[in-house]
Amino acid sequence: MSPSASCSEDVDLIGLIFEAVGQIPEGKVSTYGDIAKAMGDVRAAKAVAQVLWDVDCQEVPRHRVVSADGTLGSCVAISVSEVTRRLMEEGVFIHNGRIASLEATRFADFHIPSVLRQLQAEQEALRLSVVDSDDFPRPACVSGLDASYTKDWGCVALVRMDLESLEVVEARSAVGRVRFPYITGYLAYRELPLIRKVFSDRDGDILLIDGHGILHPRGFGVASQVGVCLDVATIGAAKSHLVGAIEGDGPKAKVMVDGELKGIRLSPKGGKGIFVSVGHRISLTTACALCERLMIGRIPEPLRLAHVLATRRRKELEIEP
DNA sequence: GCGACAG
DNA sequence: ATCTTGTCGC
Repeated sequence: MSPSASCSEDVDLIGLIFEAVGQIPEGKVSTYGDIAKAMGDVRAAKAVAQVLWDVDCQEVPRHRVVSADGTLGSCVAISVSEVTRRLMEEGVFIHNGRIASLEATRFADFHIPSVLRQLQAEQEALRLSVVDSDDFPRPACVSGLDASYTKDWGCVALVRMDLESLEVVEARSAVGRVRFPYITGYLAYRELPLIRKVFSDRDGDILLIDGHGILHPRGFGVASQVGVCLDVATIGAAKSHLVGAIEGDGPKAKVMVDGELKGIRLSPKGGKGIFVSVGHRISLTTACALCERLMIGRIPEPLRLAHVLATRRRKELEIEP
């Protein structure tokens, strides 16, 4: 039995984004990328924009954040004309819906922690704990996990299926606020809090995760992070390609990273297939065998059912929050 | 035109 | 992931 490691599970990136926006002085503007860089990864720029304009927020001057080409943002709560009016009022000039001279009015001296850089380092360290060999008694059940979201709310569903009969033996879900937006490479920090809420420890259980395992830029995708942090066997099963070179186009194409086999693209009936990789405490061979056994359609059945359940529960919640 | 690309 | 109608195909 491997010891369970701990990782940062309650990072409030949404709060940090609002905190950064609050630091932009009147008469100045910043770009989504400026805030993303201050948080430690410019690749979070799109997430910054999404949070600012999609999440109901407090009294932050979000009209002072624009895209890299000077284009203004807006949402149902604040129209483009209202954003324009506020900026003009603060002495920022707008021409044709853009900031007239972005460089002259730009602010980027944020004083916030470089959280994403820290999380990257955490992933690099935790990846060393991944066990890529079978480490469980003969599995009886596999539980599929999937999430569904609206704004800063989410629902994660778990569907447990008997490997022998392929019957659903359990289905649960958990809902809650989500304070970490979707950013490629950091999916676990978004999903882990709700996954922990829905998960219950059971012997012989294997978790099937909707996302990559070690087939990830830092070798530590959501499936591996869930496995290491909950100390449970996990399989990564992603619907699309993230990293690695796909060799050939057969039903079991190898996916190589730095000349090493890190995943398999499983496509029994052709098509896009799914990308299977080791999450934790399992071998790639066993992970593939289990996925093949559970694939009725393109998506392994526990994952498909978890997706249906999570979406249904989330929509119920939307009507009555 | 070039880079990025999980959910 | 989510927003969404009808439509093409097995």
